[in-house]
Amino acid sequence: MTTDSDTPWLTDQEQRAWRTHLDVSRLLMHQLERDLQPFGLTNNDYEILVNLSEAEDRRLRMSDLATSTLQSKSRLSHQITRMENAGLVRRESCESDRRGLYAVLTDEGWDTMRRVAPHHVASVRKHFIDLFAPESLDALRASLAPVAEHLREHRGSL
Amino acid sequence: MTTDSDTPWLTDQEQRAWRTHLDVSRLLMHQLERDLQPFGLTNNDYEILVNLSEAEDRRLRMSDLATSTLQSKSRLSHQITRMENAGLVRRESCESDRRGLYAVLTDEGWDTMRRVAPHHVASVRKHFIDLFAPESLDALRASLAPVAEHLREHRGSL
DNA sequence: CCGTGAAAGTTGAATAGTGAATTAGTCAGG
DNA sequence: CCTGACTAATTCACTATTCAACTTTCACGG
Repeated sequence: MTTDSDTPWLTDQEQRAWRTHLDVSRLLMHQLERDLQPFGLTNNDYEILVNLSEAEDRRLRMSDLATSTLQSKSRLSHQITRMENAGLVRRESCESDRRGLYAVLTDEGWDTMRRVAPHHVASVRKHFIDLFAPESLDALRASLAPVAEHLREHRGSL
Repeated sequence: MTTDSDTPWLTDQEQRAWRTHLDVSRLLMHQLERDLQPFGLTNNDYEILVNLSEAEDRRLRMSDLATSTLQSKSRLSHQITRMENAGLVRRESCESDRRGLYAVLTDEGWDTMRRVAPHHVASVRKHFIDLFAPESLDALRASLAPVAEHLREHRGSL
């Protein structure tokens, strides 16, 4: 960061909170990935499917999809190519702006989504949601939301 | 998961908590990575350095390092090779078990660690720790700890 | 001792992710 | 219209990660 040496080290309490957050996010991603594997999807695949299936007309501009999934344009482009080869999405050109492209959910993509979603939800419940008391879940969201906000403002290129 | 269709969908409250957690972990990793870039280190590099510098004799067995950094053996092996080429660590063979290897922090690795750590801590503070009220940080740890525990038990190969 | 199974670690090929450069299209000002 | 700055998206060259196959060593039951 900009300041050099006058930053206080993390207290024990802070250390532990930080390590715990770190461990949870990594282990959780791994676990979700594993639970998705039997369906031939990765976490990233799944997130694209969610975003598209919730979108108007099951389609989104590449840029918007990149923004909402927090990926670089380049990465998304590769990702969509893979999913296109797998038959889950297709690219469609955009009338109003000829530079633009839509990523569109195919019927197969939609079916896959409907088939897999319940299992994924179960997985999220089992390994995350259901491990909290209801109030503590809300406290979690409340304390994390400003962090997300801060990071979104701060974020540069991706 | 094993059960099929009797899993309740996520409530709105749950959805939001889940998305927020997801966003924070991704944005945060990106941000930390960016803050580390000027020093020529990645997040993974840094974590290896932390683990080794805290260890007895600044050395750890490959397996132990893999476990404590939650990586696969293969990935760690590649990672250490890169860091070895960068002069940050070296491999040393193990007397007591000739299959085994130690990853050892070099002097350069140690210096790098001492130089970079304050900046990294500042970064963690700025983008995470300091955004919580002290009690809410502790609440966070408390509610996340069982999740980490659960995931650690559940985890298979990696 | 010997053999068999498991553990420590590495390797290599295939897949995924990154960042800079590139292509193509838009749009405002003159 | 035309030019220069900007945006959408892809491509290229490189680095990182995964997964399975492999080597070496250990441990232990017969």
